[in-house]
Amino acid sequence: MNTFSEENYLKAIFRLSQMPAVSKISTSAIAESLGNNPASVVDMIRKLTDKQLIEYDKKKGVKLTAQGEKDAIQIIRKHRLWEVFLLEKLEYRWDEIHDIAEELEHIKHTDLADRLDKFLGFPEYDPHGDPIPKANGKMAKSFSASLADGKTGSTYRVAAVRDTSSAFLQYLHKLKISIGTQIRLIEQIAFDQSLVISIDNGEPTTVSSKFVENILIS
Amino acid sequence: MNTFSEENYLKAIFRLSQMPAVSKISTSAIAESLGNNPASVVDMIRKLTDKQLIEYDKKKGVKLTAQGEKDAIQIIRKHRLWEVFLLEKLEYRWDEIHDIAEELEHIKHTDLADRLDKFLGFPEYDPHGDPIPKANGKMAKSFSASLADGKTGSTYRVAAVRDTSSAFLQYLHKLKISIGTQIRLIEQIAFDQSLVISIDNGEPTTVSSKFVENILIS
DNA sequence: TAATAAAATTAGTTTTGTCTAATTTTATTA
DNA sequence: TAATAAAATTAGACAAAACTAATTTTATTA
Ligand SMILES: [Mn+2]
Ligand SMILES: [Mn+2]
Ligand SMILES: [Mn+2]
Ligand SMILES: [Mn+2]
Repeated sequence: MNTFSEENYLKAIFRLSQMPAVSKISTSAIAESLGNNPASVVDMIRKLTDKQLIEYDKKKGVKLTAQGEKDAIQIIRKHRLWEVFLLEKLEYRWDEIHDIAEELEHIKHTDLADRLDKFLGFPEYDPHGDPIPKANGKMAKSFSASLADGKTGSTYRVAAVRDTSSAFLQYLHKLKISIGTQIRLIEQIAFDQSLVISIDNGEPTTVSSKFVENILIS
Repeated sequence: MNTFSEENYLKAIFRLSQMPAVSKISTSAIAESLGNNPASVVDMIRKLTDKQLIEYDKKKGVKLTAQGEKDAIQIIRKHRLWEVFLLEKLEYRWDEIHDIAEELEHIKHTDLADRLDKFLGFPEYDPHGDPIPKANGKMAKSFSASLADGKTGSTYRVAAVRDTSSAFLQYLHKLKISIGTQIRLIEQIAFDQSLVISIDNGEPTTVSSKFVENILIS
């Protein structure tokens, strides 16, 4: 059985392994991802290597073993299922659920994920648009196309969000954007790449390029 | 904010303070209750005293402060609400829920208990018959009359269980006894105080005195 | 290539919560 | 009361997970 901390490292490593831009999972990348000191990461790399959950090669960086990936996916499964529970059953807001799920994901008991899954009606996606791994570890591909790469004049459907910080989610809430919202790209401002968009055919609104980068479309 | 460990100590101390047989909450009583070494308890007594959650007097033993009791009750509230959730919503068995709730009770977030309470329809008692504290900390009195003190020939309603171990609960399950079951005391065997009982007017069954001591009646 | 910068690692420290073994204090009993 | 037993405490150790500061290794760039 893995500790909370080991689980958080596995999850962070898995997340990095899913990012196409990251070719090598380095000590410093893990440290940054978790907000920890690189020296602490070195210790944990040793520990997880001993437990055969990762492999570490100075050249190639960190890689999850089959077992490590399996463990990571089960934590992600629980995280996303709990998020659905918190939003749909306990009526928490979009921007509140992630942090609570961060704690709930570590609760260990045979069947817990499966029972929760059944209770929630086997949801496919979590409230941020991320796919929920199935009991067997199979997981649909995450949405990766960003609204930032959309064409001016076209309309897109919000499928997921890249950033799950409450600052971003609260901003989305304020703009009345959620999963399923239609966004039309009206114009890009040459000066700073900010964009004029229309939300569900509403009045034009200007948002930053950083903002649209964090919106994923289907 | 208190750590998991501090919370478990507060809960143990609260539980001891509710036991009429316990006149003084001693280091060793806490140690036994938690399965820890007395030396560890001494350390934690110091820590909780510094945090003003308990008061310790060599003569009178340990006492929760107002704040300590408040904190303890909130953990018990969460524990019992989660137990209801696990049984009613996730369909866990009676004997499985306690251990999972032991972990869930430590999840901290404003509102979590209140939202769960609302979602569950404001239950009064947990699946073991223990009263669930209200948001304001008010709590109905626990059932304390034991079936062991019943009169031969009389019939009693099972209101709660004193022991919540899975061994005991599985045995109850096997005997088809749960909260609300009617039990008639037929005869006490002089030799070893074992009792012949009838469960919901069924065939006579013999159980030990230890067994009936752990059944609470209303 | 040599100088510099960045990344990784080592060494040592801290906090939390536990332990064992030894000792001291308190209570019980002959 | 004196001897003994039980309870509480102290002292010191350990594991987990983090840290800082110093050093070494690797990569980049003049
Ligand atoms: Mn999340
Ligand atoms: Mn987490
Ligand atoms: Mn319980
Ligand atoms: Mn607990």
